[in-house]
Amino acid sequence: MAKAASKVERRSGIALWRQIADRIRLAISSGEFSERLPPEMELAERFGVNRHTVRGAIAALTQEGVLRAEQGRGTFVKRRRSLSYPVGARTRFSEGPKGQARERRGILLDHAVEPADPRTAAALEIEPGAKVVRLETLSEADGRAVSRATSFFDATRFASIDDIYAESGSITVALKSFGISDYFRHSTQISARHAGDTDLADLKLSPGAIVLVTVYVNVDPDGRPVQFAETRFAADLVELSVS
Amino acid sequence: MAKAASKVERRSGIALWRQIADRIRLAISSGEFSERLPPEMELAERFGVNRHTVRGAIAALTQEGVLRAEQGRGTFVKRRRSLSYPVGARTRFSEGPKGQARERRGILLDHAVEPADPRTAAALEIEPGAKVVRLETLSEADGRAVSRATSFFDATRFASIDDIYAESGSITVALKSFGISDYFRHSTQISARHAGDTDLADLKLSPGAIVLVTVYVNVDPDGRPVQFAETRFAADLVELSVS
DNA sequence: TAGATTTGTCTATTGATATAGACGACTATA
DNA sequence: TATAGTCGTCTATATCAATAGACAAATCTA
Repeated sequence: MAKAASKVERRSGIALWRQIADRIRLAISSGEFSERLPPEMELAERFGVNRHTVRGAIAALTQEGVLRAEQGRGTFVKRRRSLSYPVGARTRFSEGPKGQARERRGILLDHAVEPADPRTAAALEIEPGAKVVRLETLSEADGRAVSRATSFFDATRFASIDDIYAESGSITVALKSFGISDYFRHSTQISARHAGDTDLADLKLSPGAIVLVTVYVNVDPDGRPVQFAETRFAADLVELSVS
Repeated sequence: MAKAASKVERRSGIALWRQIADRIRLAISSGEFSERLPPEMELAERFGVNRHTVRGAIAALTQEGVLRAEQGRGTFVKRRRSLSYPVGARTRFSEGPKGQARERRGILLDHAVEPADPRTAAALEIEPGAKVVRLETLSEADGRAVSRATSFFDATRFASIDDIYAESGSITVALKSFGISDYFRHSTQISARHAGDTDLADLKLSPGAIVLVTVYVNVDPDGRPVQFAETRFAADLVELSVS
């Protein structure tokens, strides 16, 4: 396969150190750099830049927790793995990555009752302007923030769902307390973009990081929409799996 | 929803003009800017930067063919679209975006017969090292490159699939000529990352651009794997839809 | 231990980014 | 045909990004 080398693009609006940081991150996840990175001088030659520029990239990745540099010894890879989340009719993101038996936690960051905008109303099949409950939630796996979600529920059906979520940290449990013993993923839209301000902060990402965005509707067994939501995953930690 | 505003990230390694260009592109495809952009001064205020910085972003998007500025009148949206590709059991990326009735073309960039690496062998259920045909393909919709794929086929079953693909520009047609009249998407892995060198060039993206990556296996009606592939979509043009 | 290798820090210089203000050119409209 | 609104261009300045070279500090190995 193509080595993580060749040239970097100059005056493209993306600083060279950032381009190189991205390449190194990619090379790590593709297994090209497994344990130890090549010396700074060698990387500088490979990318065709000054050693100090490479150092900038390494500093960023160190800050990010991907690398650890040791004077006199070298620069080492600190962590590498990615979580796989299933997407399908039976999907519950709240149940966490499949089979990977990790500790997961759902945290309620914020909640509000507000009028539904047209898009939300259409998704939930209610009147535009009707009251909805909005939940802003964060999911952690093994203490690492992996996803950030914004969910909407019909306020007349799910009045105090915020309280129950705050307690249980689970949408599945919260819905159950409203008599929804089972539900299905109706549709999922997947896209990707650079993380915004709040996601950057909440997911503890570095500027320029990517989020995988899923927009979806969950329906009860009668086909009635119960939840309309957008979940943003840190793309360097997570992949989605459709089966 | 959140307006395409708030603040931009300073000294993040991504130039402000590029961040703003990305935001404007996104705002266009989400329909926030439909026909005409707000005046440069207003955008500058919204993003909290100087007017000249906004002009840099507009210049880049003009170069890209997204905007057209007219002195004295304003700045206008030239093209607006986000293609939606379905992902599911009946998915054929080669058939292009759903219902959007566009002209699409599949182009064979490269092909080779080579021994299967362990991952490919496992996916196709053949012996590691057995010969596979690798196709490097590019898909265009309305003359715009939207995706770049690397596919593997068992070389003993699909000997000269490259020729047929080169002619037809369609995997579906190519498989049909080998007696595979129907096939199904067995599994799809979805992730996102910054585009690599070759994708950057093939998809005509600017450095730092994001690709949506799908890794999948297609099986024939008997459940035998026929194709193992990775398709990279330009994330600023495409979203995936699971239903 | 001596020498080689590798990361850490410093200074200096150049080019790209971003800000600031001013004014010209073109368009629409009152 | 004024006038307001908007894009185009110019000059000047400050800050960030990248290059260049030198040497210190820590580590490994012969």
